[in-house]
Amino acid sequence: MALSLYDTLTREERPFEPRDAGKVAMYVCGPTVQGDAHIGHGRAAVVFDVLRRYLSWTGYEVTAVQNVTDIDDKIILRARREQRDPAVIATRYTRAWNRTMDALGVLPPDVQPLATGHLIEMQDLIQRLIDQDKAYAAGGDVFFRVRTFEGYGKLSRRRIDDMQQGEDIVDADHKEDPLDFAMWKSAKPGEPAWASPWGPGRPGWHIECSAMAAKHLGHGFDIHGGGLDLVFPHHENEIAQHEAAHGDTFARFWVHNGMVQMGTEKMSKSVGNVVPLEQALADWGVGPLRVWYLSAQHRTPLTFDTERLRDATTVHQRFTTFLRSARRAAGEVEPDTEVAAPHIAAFRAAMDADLNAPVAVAALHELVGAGNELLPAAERGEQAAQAAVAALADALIELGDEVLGLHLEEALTDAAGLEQQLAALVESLLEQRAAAREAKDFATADAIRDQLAAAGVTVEDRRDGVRWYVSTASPAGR
RNA sequence: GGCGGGGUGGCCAAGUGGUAAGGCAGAGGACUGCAAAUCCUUUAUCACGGGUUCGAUUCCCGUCCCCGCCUCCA
Repeated sequence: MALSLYDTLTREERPFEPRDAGKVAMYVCGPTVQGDAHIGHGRAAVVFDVLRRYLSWTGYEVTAVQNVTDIDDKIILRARREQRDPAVIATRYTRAWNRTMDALGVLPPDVQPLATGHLIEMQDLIQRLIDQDKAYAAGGDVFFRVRTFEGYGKLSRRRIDDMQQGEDIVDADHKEDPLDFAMWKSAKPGEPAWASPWGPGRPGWHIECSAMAAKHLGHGFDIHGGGLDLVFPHHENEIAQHEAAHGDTFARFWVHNGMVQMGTEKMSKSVGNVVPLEQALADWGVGPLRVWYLSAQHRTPLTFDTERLRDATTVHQRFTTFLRSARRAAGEVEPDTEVAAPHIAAFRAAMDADLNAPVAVAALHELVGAGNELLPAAERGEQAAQAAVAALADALIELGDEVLGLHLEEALTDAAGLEQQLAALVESLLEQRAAAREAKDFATADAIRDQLAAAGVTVEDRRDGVRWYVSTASPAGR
């Protein structure tokens, strides 16, 4: 069994084979650093993080590159509004992005190239296209001559003649053809500018990815990722620039994630329904949030709403609850890895099928269900059950945390930290409760339990005594 | 208008030419003083109409509806 991926370019799923045996080179379009990340960015980040983690887990050596667009019209606009230098804006939001991605549990890219750090590479690429008459300088701008690239439209499946609708193109003054797009933009007074053979200016958006991906990953790298909304024109233009200039394949697989929706609407600034990623992380916690992100296959739309995040929280808790119980019951017994093997196989089969995360999570549910069944026997000290439960818990951590990044271990560690801090207080309350129960004063006993529950402390009365723990769910998720 | 995705049980969501995973919620049961956690049981003619086929939810055609992209966007 091996991974198959749906490739937007060919519109089909096919076995993934890397350019270089054992290695995967992947490039994912990063942010334009002009504002805070929102939950849509988070979905793309998690989708490609999981792809990357899965590739690593199955044995590939992955090189992940994600660019930062640190010069662009919107950055300039924002800088002007704030009366700061664009570089200040770009640096601020680059740091914020990295911090948020870290909080989301996204592995940092191996290379995080900045557009402003690759002016030479971009200019070389532009010059190459000019030399071949596939681009032209006009009025200090440089445009790509779209009609010279016969493959134009192959990614988005658009016929070039259907595109002529869009007449409302802003700086079309110097264009030969309205479809042509800018690779270099001449600087207006007061704008940041870099020297170039065509006059001072700054790079267009698409050119950076063509130049930086090729520089850091080489030609014909394995996977290019990004949101479905980038297919046209961004990715289409990236392909055109590279392939027209070099005559070879730019990227081998194009993977795109679907959009996050709010209800039936797209999340967008104009509608005013953008949820900042930091907010979602604060409300729900990274684990439940990632469970939600993985609740739909990566190419389909995903709706953000309270009910679904609650569901995701419940799922996350089911996993952490099992882990907590399993470890307690298993003790130090050596895990029986054979018991976990079929669940791991099911998980792999799901992931191999174009990263079918919902089915992979279903495999985790099956694993947990099997484990829960064995729990009573394990708690009785039956060795076989203990060994099985131990193996299932290990597998859940390996698949859930290492591959899906669900932060199960971290959630338990965080809870354990709180448990330690609260222990004296909780124990004292539980003594009072025990006394009340002894006296059949259940009203008092239940009131204490309710108070603890309100503080996130769950109390369970077991045959072998009272057990308590701090919930791994956020207040919003309870 | 062009391109693309989708309509599966109360909700979410997989999937297959031979009558449909998993989760959430609900109901019932076991356990409990009551709970919690867990386990067991339980809920679907897969948008509609044709066609192909021994047989279609799955393939083809048409219809209706929803969504995205076509301008910056993960």
